[in-house]
Amino acid sequence: MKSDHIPNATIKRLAMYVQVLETFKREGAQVLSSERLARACNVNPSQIRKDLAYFGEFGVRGVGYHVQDLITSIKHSLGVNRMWRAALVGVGNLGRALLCHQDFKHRGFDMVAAFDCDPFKIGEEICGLEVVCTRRLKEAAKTLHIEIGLITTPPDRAQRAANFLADAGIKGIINFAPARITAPDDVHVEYVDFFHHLYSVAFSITLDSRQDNLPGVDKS
Amino acid sequence: MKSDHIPNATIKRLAMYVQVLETFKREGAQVLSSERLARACNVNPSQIRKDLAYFGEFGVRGVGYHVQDLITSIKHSLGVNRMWRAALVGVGNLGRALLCHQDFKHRGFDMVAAFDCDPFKIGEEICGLEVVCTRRLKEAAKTLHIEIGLITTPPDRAQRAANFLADAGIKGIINFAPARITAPDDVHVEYVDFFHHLYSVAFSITLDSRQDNLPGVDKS
DNA sequence: CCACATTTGTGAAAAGTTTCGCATAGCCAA
DNA sequence: TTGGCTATGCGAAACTTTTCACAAATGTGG
Repeated sequence: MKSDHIPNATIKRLAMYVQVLETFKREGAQVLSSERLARACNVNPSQIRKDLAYFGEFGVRGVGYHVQDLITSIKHSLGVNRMWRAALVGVGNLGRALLCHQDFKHRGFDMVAAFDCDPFKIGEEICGLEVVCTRRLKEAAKTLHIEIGLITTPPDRAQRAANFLADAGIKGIINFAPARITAPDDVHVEYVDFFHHLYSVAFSITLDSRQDNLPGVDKS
Repeated sequence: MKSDHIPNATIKRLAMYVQVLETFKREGAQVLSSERLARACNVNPSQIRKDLAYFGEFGVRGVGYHVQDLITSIKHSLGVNRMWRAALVGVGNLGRALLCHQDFKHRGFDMVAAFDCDPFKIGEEICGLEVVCTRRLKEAAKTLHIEIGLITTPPDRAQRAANFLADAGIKGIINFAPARITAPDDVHVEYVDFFHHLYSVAFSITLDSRQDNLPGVDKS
């Protein structure tokens, strides 16, 4: 198939497939049908086949998918079959936790710099990384070949951080701050906001309890 | 309108609207059109009006929306116009960072307990909260009225944590561990996984650079 | 008090995504 | 080699979500 436009939802699911496939691999599975993978991911089997079809034909008819090959193929399709060089802006609680998170390296993301403009933090070493003044981001981006920036500043500093990153020519931003940011069109911004998820869960629970109290369907 | 089924995407956007509206409020705005809000959120104005229409009529024709009223209305619709009692399972780097995150309280989520089964961590106090053995989760859930559980364990412990939470009658789970979990149907599970976002960004950048190298549209 | 400018709320159309159904291809055993 | 079984790949149908277009409502200025 190899279509040109790929739904965003497909990308999110492919990331999930990789995660689940790696669990299956750890458990010793060699080959897997779309049906088994679908059950583990809580999606429809055709969904999986369709998602994969955007990138090529990775399965064997009558057999299924070879687990290791499929992981490799998906990672290649997503462009995560190599190390990416990332930097973090905003060394607060969350920033520190992320800098020390060992998983980043294992999952293909090398944290190569940490920026903050607080003079008390500059020079501090966190998990082997020295905190550098944010004003020096642009030069550091060049020498360290930073490709992705993580924003973990307070919300009112997020836009400033984004500006520094965009100005340094960085084309990918993950914003952990609870604030919207704007960036040039060629910069890809993703938002990570737990509160959206907390709101979702709170809403689902609320909805359930509302329905329990009103057995009939209320009209209007 | 007040429909029965509400798209999940709508809920996520409503959470975003609240965030953006609170910024507008801080800047002193009293009244706002769907068009202005839409620009700030990077969505279509009709999208906003449609999203709101699921829950009622909150605007004034020819005028727009009263900022504070709209915040209140959306929060009420989502069920987040009150404090929710949450607990965290897994006191690692991320768990600690979240426990100390002051925003939780401000945004309506009261962190009332922290669980971990590591004997070296039990008894430790983190930001005013004592770490308790996970085995005591069920009793604590009852006495502390825990409504939502946050899982921040290593991936191989996530399912166990989920089981404890579900067994304690908790109906909402936010899973920060990079692992799929299963829970009874009446338990609402949300996944927070930065790597999915990192993958998304890496893919977008990869796609851009692939297209730069192949100026013509490749068929087949 | 009326005409006008404005912006919401909403049915209908368009676009996008998911699911279905089945032809196709690969494996295995006889 | 052939027949049966199985699971993929993919076009078409079903469904969902987004966008459009406009009637209805509101405030304003003359």
